[in-house]
Amino acid sequence: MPHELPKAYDPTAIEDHWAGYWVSENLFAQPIPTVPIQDQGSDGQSAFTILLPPPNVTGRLHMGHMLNQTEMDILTRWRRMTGRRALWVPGTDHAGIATQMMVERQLVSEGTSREQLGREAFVERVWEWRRHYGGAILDQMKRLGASVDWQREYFTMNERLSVAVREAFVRLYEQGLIYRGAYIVNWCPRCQTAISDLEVVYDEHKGHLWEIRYPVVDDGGNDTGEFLTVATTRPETMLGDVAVAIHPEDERYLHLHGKKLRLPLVNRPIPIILDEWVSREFGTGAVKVTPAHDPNDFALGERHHLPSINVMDSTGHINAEGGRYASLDRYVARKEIVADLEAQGLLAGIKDYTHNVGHCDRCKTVVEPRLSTQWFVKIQPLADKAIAAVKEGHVQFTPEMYKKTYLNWMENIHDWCISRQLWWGHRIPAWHCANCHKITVARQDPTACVHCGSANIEQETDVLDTWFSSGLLPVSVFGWPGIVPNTKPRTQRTNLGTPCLDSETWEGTTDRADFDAFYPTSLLVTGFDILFFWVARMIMLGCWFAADVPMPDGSPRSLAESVPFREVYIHALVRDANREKMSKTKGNVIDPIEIVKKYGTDAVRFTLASMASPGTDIAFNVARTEGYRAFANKIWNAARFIFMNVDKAAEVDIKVDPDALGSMPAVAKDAPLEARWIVAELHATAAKVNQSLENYRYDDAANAIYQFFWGSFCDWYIEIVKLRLDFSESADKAKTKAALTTLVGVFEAALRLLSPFMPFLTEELWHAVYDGNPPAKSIALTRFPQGGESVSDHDARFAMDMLQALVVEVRALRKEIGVEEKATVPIEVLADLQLQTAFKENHDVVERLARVSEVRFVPQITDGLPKHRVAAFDAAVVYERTIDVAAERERLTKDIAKYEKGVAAADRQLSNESFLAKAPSHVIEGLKKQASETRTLLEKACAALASLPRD
RNA sequence: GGGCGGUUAGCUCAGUUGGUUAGAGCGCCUGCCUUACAAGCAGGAAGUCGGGGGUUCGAGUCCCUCACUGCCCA
Repeated sequence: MPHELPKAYDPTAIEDHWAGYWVSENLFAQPIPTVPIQDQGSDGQSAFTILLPPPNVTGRLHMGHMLNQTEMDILTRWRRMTGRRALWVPGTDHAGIATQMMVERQLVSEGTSREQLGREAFVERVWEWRRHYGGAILDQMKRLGASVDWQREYFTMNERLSVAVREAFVRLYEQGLIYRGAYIVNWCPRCQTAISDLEVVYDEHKGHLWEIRYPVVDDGGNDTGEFLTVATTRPETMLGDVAVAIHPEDERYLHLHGKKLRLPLVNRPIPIILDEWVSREFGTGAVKVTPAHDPNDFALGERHHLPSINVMDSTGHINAEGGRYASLDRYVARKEIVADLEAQGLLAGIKDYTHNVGHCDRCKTVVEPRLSTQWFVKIQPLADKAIAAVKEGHVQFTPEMYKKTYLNWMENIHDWCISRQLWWGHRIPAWHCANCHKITVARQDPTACVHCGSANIEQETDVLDTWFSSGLLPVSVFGWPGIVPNTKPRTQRTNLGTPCLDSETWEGTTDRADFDAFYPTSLLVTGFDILFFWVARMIMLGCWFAADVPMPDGSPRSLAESVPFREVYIHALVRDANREKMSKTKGNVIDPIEIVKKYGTDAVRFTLASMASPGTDIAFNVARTEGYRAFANKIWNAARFIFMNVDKAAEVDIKVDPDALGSMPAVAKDAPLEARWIVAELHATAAKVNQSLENYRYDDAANAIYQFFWGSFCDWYIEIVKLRLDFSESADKAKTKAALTTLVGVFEAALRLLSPFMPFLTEELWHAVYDGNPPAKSIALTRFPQGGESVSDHDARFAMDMLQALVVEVRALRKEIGVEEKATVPIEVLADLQLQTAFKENHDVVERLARVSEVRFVPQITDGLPKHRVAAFDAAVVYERTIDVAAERERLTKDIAKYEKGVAAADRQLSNESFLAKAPSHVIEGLKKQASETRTLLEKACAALASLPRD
């Protein structure tokens, strides 16, 4: 028997197999197009391109990744199945700081260090680390079945992408948009490098506000006996003070204008300067100015032409400028300075003060604002384009709210510090000349200074910020900058099936078919925490560099065609079941791989999808995952039922024509009600799913499928179709075959509908449906069901509604009066002729589903029989057991109250003339209909109450 | 300090441009091993939509205000 399935669904038994199959068969590879995209004509052939926001190469998959990837995979699989040329490009970035840290830690454990190894050997060592461990997170992705093109896997340090980084740097430099200068940057004393504003995380910290008295001195430099008191959270920086600033209109200090102070401990004379930036309310209204150690002070220093005195070295220790405090750690120095000030009577007070302290995102060390020479991108021209791109609607945000956040950030952007004092990364292509001290920036390594011709040049030791290279990915993965017209033979991809993890050989140029077909990409899916990293930087760099790539027809590229992606979908945070943020310290981190092992990938995916409503955080509750594993099991068992019947049918030579599968099932007009109904439901569900996915409503889409599969297909359709699957000698074989065909056809289509959400389960069952002869290599390569409604569907759905209502009422009645589960009973039905016909035609359905022995249509329900009334009909169970009069009275009384309220509310509205005048007619008609139905129910309930025996 | 969200059933969340008597999953209660499925089947209970005010024929939905709560930026 080909169709034997285990009784219970076991995801572990099938998932590894399919995950491996999808990779080894290269199912989702998208070769370089051989025909220019615009020549492919049909709308359905346009590309759907999506780039994986690169996880850190050092990373392990967490719940946020899984949500992110589930969403991307659902959309990609869905778009692929609707006929789009779908391409999802995976990869990792080289994560400069994180990776270097990882390897340095290794070296420390081996008793050596980066410095001992030397730069070249160290970098080789990092590559080695990456070869061993760098693929972990992508391997996890493979296990989860992400439908990416593994042949296009990128790594930001690979040769081809490195060329792009170099080109981008050189171009910006040539355009005057990269400069080198001494500015305050965020310095991590542990990582020994500058980090960008975005890599600093602020934590609330209980500290102190020290108030220090600076002696006022006269022109001769002698103390006048007066003091100006300043307040600071970082007293150790006073060693580098060059002034004290006050507000020019601060009446307390008017008499000090033009005076000088003696800097305590250092005894340097410093001026009192006037600046409106000073807040009179904060502290004492006098602020010490340390340009080399505070960004605000730096700006102040520039305005007032003050010198900058750097008092700390790169490790956070006081340097020679600090006099007797030299070589002390910054916090040790702080203690000693405070103690010395106190000893000299210059400490005016210490106040508790809670403030935000910046920490290095990577290592959590307190960041030291520090003056140092760095490379910067003059960002405004790039930001202007990035702002225009969004304002003009070329990039759309979902949820729309993030557009505001984006613009707000972009409009207040600071120049971007792109240099990092690391060894692992793209070394800046600039050479310093020992002769003329000028800088040579070049695409090819130079042998001499371009300014003076000296050969005595040395390459800059700094590397570029990782985001500089990952921000370029949308253009660089599709061949920029080496794009040439389609004249020479197309480069062939070799090594099919083997991801090029290591150094990928780049031939220098690529044809432009890739760029033309896939740029701009369609969508970026990412978390809100990456908005400024990814979204902002890619838009800036994409708009800037793509603009220079002409359109396929040679015309200039507009801003609309320069953007790196047309849409951005921002998802929320995955929290734990109690809505708490997951964190290692709290110990509430859920490892997706663990959960997947326990419940199956499909169930976890479905959990995430069913909760992924735009803008809402996901409280991940395994109870829910358990529920969706049950859903998977439900489908599994539905399949078992179907296959069992297919096999039974085969024995009497009834076979489903394979041509009937693979599209939307059709039914004859005279087909049984349940067949017409389930096909109509399938159409409606397909329409709903397509529309929901169009709007990123994963939750609506998932819920619609769940409801269809379980609530309609399993609960009703399968139960009814059991009546039609008659394989006996006397059966009408044509009817049985038609029923079987609809059953299998609807199931097969529903599998396709579910496939983007539960790729593993559906792949397994879909192959089983075709019993070893599938029409494609994978369900993922079939067509997605498209829905629609017709008028006849409406009739079937109405009749089925009524039939279901009758069954439900009878079941409820039976419970109320305590009919044993197994007993069958006759029922009486009072209904109009139309309904009678529908019920008569389907009496077997009522009999089976409600355990009814006979349906009697009566002009009046026999007195004394327990009955239920709905607006359209009355139904009674012919049964002797007496009813619980008290309970019945309570129920009816409650109902009557509800109906009376409803009728009263409706009457009030319907007698309101302005309502009748202003409300749209369908609302009025609807209300009238509803009012009359409620009135009927009210009358019926009152009559029933009156007819109850008195006790 | 500035800005942006959230508050709907015991829990987690939907509720499209205002329109008929507010929904789902899980949980809960009751009864069933009815041969696809006990990871199941059937029936049931449960919400003055955070408080107050306003606009409107009509407000969970729009406006104001208060309370609580979360996030981002400085």
